[in-house]
Amino acid sequence: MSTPPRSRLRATDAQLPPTPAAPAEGTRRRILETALQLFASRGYHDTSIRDLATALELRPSALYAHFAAKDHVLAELVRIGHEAHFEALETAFRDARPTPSAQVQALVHAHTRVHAENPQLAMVVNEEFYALSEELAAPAQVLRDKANAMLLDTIRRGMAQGQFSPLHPEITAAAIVGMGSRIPHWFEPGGPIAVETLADTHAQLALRMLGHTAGT
Amino acid sequence: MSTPPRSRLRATDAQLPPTPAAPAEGTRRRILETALQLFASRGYHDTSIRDLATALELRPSALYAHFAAKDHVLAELVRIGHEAHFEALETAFRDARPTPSAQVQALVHAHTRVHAENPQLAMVVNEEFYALSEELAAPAQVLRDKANAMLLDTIRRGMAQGQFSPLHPEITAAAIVGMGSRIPHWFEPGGPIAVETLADTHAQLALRMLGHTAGT
DNA sequence: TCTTGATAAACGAACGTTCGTTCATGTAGC
DNA sequence: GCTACATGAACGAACGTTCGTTTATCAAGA
Repeated sequence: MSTPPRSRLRATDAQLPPTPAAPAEGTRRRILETALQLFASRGYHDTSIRDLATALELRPSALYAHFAAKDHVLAELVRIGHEAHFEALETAFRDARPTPSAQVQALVHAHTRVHAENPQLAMVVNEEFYALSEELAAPAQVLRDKANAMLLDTIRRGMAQGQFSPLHPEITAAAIVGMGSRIPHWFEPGGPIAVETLADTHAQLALRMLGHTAGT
Repeated sequence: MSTPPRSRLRATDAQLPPTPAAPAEGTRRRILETALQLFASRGYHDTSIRDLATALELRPSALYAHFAAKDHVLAELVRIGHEAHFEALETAFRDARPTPSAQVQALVHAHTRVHAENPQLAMVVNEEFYALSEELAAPAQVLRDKANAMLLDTIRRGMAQGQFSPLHPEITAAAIVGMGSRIPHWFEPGGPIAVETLADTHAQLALRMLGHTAGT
């Protein structure tokens, strides 16, 4: 930390989706929430164990009763973030009408919503993922690959059925993912744009990018 | 550095556009190029002065004959990156036919090309910008704001002329910028997709997102 | 009711290492 | 002999982590 630089993300109350591995109460949960806030605003490598302990009003040593090492805290946040993201995509996909355009719309809507509702977690997951060892990153990498495949498969299906005419499926898929990933860098929940507006707009933008024509 | 984690970006030869402040030869230039490579792959905060010196086959103290402090190296890279980016946008805009759609196409093409041709610099500029103090970041921030304004103004002009029907100008502008910013995370120059293909595709995608209809 | 023992959590101090940076000194080329 | 650059040694501070001890909580036995 040293001379505190600018913050990457406005420090609102850190939101962490509930998860079996991190019960809604208790010190472990508090550590994760506070770490999320610090990692999102200053970055993982610029946040020390002492910074984290100070924010928690604990001594550094106390943290080691709950996590084996600093990178395990990050790994847990990254894991939680990927699971919440993947589950949201899966649910949206399952509940959508079984047409490629409805499915793409549902996927992009969910992808956008997750990023807009949990900007801190999205920031940490996207920007600090690389800081984990291959071993600690593995569970998240699996979900990442499956999510990308879900979108690309749906696009390919839409092409086969003549509903989509993308200029280039892979580039378009990357562009769609990219516009979502950037949300935490500019969007503020509670600001002038509603989350629902953003999600709807992104879903429509995705269809436009895919050259979706007529019908459902 | 300690236990080296995974790399954020494949370590190709770091490309740095030539610039008045950093002549094509000399130790200062070598420092910037090597720092660019390390910052892009491991991140600024996880790269130590000793890492940088080792890669340069110099002693840490030697660096201080060329830069006042570690963050000045980053600031210089960020400055160079923003100037190259802004100059590319300005040139593209100036040379485009004076219609909003041609101008948006030119802006997005240039934006994409800069990110695809210099992925390391784009990565550092986008991901480590926040690590700079407000003072050191200021020159870059000015260019950042001007570039965003250039795109949004053009979009608004296109709307006024009835050429664009975006769902939401600000969201669409952010989405267009976002798909460019994410390029260094997945695109590999020299890979299966040519830079020119990517730039053309992104330019067309932007027009689709804006609901561009007919004509030029 | 009082005592006891077990358990979990936090503390306080210290560890060895690495951090960014300084500075007196050396050296090569003009 | 001046300038530009590199060196080696050292600085205090901060780093992640360990460990022995203390404190808080609570159930079981007398």
